[in-house]
Amino acid sequence: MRVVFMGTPEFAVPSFKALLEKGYEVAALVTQPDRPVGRKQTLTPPPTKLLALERNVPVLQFEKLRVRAGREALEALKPDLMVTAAFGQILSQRILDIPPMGVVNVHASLLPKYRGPAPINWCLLNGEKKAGVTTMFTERGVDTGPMLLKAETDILPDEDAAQLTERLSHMGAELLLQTLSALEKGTLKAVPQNEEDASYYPMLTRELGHLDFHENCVRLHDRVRALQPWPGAYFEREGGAVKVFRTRALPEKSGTPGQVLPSGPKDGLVIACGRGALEVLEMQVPGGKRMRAADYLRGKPILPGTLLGG
RNA sequence: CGCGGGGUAGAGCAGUCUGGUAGCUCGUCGGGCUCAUAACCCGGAGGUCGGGAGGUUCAAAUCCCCCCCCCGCAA
Repeated sequence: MRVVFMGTPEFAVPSFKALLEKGYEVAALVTQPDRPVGRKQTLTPPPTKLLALERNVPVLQFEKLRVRAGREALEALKPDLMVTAAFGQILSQRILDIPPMGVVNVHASLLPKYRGPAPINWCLLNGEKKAGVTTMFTERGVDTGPMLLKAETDILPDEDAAQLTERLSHMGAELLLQTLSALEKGTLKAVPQNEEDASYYPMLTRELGHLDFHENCVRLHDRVRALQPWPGAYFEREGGAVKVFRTRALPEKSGTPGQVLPSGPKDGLVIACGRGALEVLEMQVPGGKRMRAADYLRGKPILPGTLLGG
């Protein structure tokens, strides 16, 4: 079976690799153009492209695949099937019609919930207990196509989005192989999504990272976990935003929201919340680098009673 | 040339403006106290102050010049 794989970030790599190692004929990788990254604005190829180059898989990069050149390039490959995984572009109907067997997508949520470009983050942000991956046929709407297979997992108590993404990416790869195998045998039937239960969540924005200490400490802990590694959580302090990387919820503590509570020499920065308190374990102040909060406090103590955030 | 912050003991910081050979908290090592301890007391080790056998000076972590590295914002 001749497959074209479309995917961009780290999440797509295990699926891509799985196809290659299972012996599928991968005619090409389609991915986003190299992007300028970081302070130096170095032009950086996406992770899937690196793997493609390593395995001598032809790479196609289009700013907009739907333009004529992109469509014709795809048609020329004559794929039986196309597979997408966090590709980052919406496919037009003309492109969806190219492969006779259709377009299979690997989506990092338990559809029909958490449609959209950042399902894992939103899932954590909402304090869900379970996450998962779903394979489906892609159609015109965003993540609305009929579902094929699903895999579910418990979210670990302190797991952040980066870790969960990594886990789900491997589950996704496994599920993709099962899906393709079942499709080839003809034993799989696509099930339409129930629109009643559907939910859609948009792209992440920087503002989502703002920590409002009037919230419940558990919700704040969820927020910190949900936004790793990007855009990250933060609170305001004179001089700028303090980034927060790792926290612990302390439901038994209490105080005026935003107020710094006394803590031991090995503890992090403990901040009272609307309910409970949040212990910041790893943080980064403007101009500084990421470090354990306890280390930071050793050099620059923040007195109990200080009000943070706002 | 996008804007800005920073590089001082193992860790985190102060000292730089107002030059005079280095300090704080923690850790570490040794000793003491204690039923005990992340507590407390005493003592010790540990730093070419990012680099340039650069400039100024009687004297540079501190002032001037060049380079390297890290970080935040913006993209």
